[in-house]
Amino acid sequence: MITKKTKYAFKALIHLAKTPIGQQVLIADLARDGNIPKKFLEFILLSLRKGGLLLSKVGRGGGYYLAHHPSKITIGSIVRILEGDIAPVQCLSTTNYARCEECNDEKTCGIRLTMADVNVVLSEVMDSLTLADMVDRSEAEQNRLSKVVDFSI
Amino acid sequence: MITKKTKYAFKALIHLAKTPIGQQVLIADLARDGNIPKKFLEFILLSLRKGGLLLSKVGRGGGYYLAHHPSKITIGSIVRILEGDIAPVQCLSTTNYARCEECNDEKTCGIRLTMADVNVVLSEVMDSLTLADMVDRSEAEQNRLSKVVDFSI
DNA sequence: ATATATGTCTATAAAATCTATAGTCATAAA
DNA sequence: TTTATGACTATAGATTTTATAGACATATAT
Repeated sequence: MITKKTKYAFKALIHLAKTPIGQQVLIADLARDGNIPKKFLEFILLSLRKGGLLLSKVGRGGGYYLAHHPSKITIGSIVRILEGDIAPVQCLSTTNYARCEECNDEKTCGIRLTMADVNVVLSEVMDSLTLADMVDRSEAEQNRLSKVVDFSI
Repeated sequence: MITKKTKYAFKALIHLAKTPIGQQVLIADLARDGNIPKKFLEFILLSLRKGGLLLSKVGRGGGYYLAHHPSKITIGSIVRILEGDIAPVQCLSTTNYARCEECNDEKTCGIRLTMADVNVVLSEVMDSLTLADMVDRSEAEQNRLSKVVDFSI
C-alpha cells in the first residue's frame, strides 16, 4: 500500500505533466489544486527534484517543472524516490538493501526466495507504466464517460 | 514492503508446514524457533486462525496446526489477513475497500486507473505462490549449497 | 539598489500505525 | 481437580508518517 506522500507526489506530477512545456508551476498552485498541505508538498517536490524527476526555478516567476517528458517518468522511479523502495522485503532491495533482522540465513530463506518472484513482477510492471499513462488513462475515461452521457440525451 | 508481523506469520507457517500431519505445535515453540515475541505471535496466530488458515486445540496437549495442505495456502491469503490487503491503493481493494480521501473523482482518477494494472499483477503472482513454495525453495537451495561444498572438498 | 516573490533547508511536533507486553478467562486433558 | 494450553481484552512503547514553523538563499522587477 503506497502512502499519502506518494499519492501527493502523483497528483503534483500529473498537474505538471498537463502543464505546457516551458512553463513552471508554483508550489502554492500545486498544493491548492491537489488539496495538499503546502509545507508537506514542498518536501515531496524537493525529494523528486533530488531524485532527478523535477527541475525548479528560484525567485520571482519561479516554480517547478518536469525534468523529462511524462512518457519517460516511470511509476517505479516515483515510488522508489518516495517510498525508498519497491521490494516487498528489504533484503531484496537494490536501492535500499538491508538484511532482515529476523533472518537467520539469508541465502536459504524461503521467504526471500519466494518474495523474489513478487519483486521481479512488481518491478517490471511499475517500470513499464509512466506518468503519461496516468494522464492518458484519466482523459480516456473522462471522454468515455462523457460519450455515455451524450447517448443518453 | 511487508511488515514484521507478516514475516513472523510466514516463519510460524513454515514451521507448521514442516510439522508432520496430525501433530500440533505450541505457541511457545513457534515463538522460540522463530525468535518471535510470544505474545505478539499469539495475536498473529489468532488472526490466521480467524482467517481460516490455521486450526487449534485448546488445553493440555493442544497447539496449532495448518487448516490446509501447504500447497493450498497462498502467499496472497496470508498477506491479506495480516496486512489487511494486497492492493497498492485502498480504493482498489476488494477485501478492505475505502475511498481515498485525497481523491476527487474515483471513476476517472489516473492514479487508480494505472495502479489497477499493478494490482492485477500483484494479486496474480501472490495467489500463484504458496507456503509449499517457501518450504521447497528453501530446501532446494540448502541442497544446492551443500552440493557446492561437496565439490570443493 | 532595493523590495518582493519564490524555492531551500533545518528543526520539530502531531498523528497514526506497528510492535510488544500484561493479565484474566475459557477449555480440555491427565 | 489440578495443570497446560489457547482466547481475549487492554494498554503501553517504538517507529513511521504526516504536518507545520521559521530562517535563509536566490532571482526578478521596479
